[in-house]
Amino acid sequence: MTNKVQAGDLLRRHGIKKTRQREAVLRILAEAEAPLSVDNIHVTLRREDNTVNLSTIYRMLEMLLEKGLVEQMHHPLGNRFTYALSAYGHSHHLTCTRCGVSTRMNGCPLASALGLLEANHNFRITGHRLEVFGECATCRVK
Amino acid sequence: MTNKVQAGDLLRRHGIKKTRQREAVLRILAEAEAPLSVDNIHVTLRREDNTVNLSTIYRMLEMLLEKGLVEQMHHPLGNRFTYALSAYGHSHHLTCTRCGVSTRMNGCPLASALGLLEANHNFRITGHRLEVFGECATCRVK
DNA sequence: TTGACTGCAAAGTGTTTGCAGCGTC
DNA sequence: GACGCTGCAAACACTTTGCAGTCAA
Repeated sequence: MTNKVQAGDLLRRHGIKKTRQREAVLRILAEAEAPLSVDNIHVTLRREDNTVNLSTIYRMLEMLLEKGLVEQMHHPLGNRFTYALSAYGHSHHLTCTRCGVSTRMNGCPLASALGLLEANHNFRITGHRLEVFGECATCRVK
Repeated sequence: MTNKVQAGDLLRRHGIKKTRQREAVLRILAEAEAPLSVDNIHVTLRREDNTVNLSTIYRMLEMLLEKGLVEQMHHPLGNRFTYALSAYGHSHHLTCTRCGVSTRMNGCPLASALGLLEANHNFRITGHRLEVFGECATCRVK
């Protein structure tokens, strides 16, 4: 997987001022396998002695959201939002209700259904959130 | 639509003690067209001089959730949960990002895709949440 | 140099919890 | 009469906001 997103590039391309904090947060998001909460990002950064204030992370994610660079979802366990770079395209996750781990699903199972939905309900769809939960293979073995 | 859910019946059938508060909350849920937040329920009841404490509503919804009598979703606007009776079966909603109104969609667009998802990811799916948003017909005209 | 960004602290919002009293069965 | 339910108030967790100092361009 060519998981290398150049934080600097991304910022420049979207006319966003480059700062240490922004590069750091973007890097963490780019390296993540699963969506991260604000706290996840904060803790991860702290672990590398690269602190960024919580408010700064919140403000940054809001901006990235507006620019469409990030997707926001709501973690089914633990009432909080999580975020993932949308650079790799729209995606959804399967979350295990036992261990809490999320894994990305291949493609969007709704892609084909959206057109029909729009027509049936006379509604212009601009986005959707899907969260699927259950038991992952590892937890099921136990 | 046979929208008449007998609150008393539902409670008795599931071995839940009957109280004024529980009947009231169930009735409000049964009458609702769209999912309601805890605050929605609280305000609606207050309007009819039938106050029920917020904590009571929270506790009750948690219990109904465990018994599978209610579905919980997360409103895409305004960070909060909403609830709907699942007596009519599993359902999803289209939420207008302009006026905030939710309308129920016919059927579940994922029903057919879930089996494939389970197989592809070696994951036992026990539930999912889907929220679709965009612009409703009314707002689009304006 | 200037406007945008950051950190800090405080406030806001939705939700949960402990406890004493009340009501249902 | 016993146990579970309710209301109240306080605590909690996540998120947002105001403001003054700092930094990238």
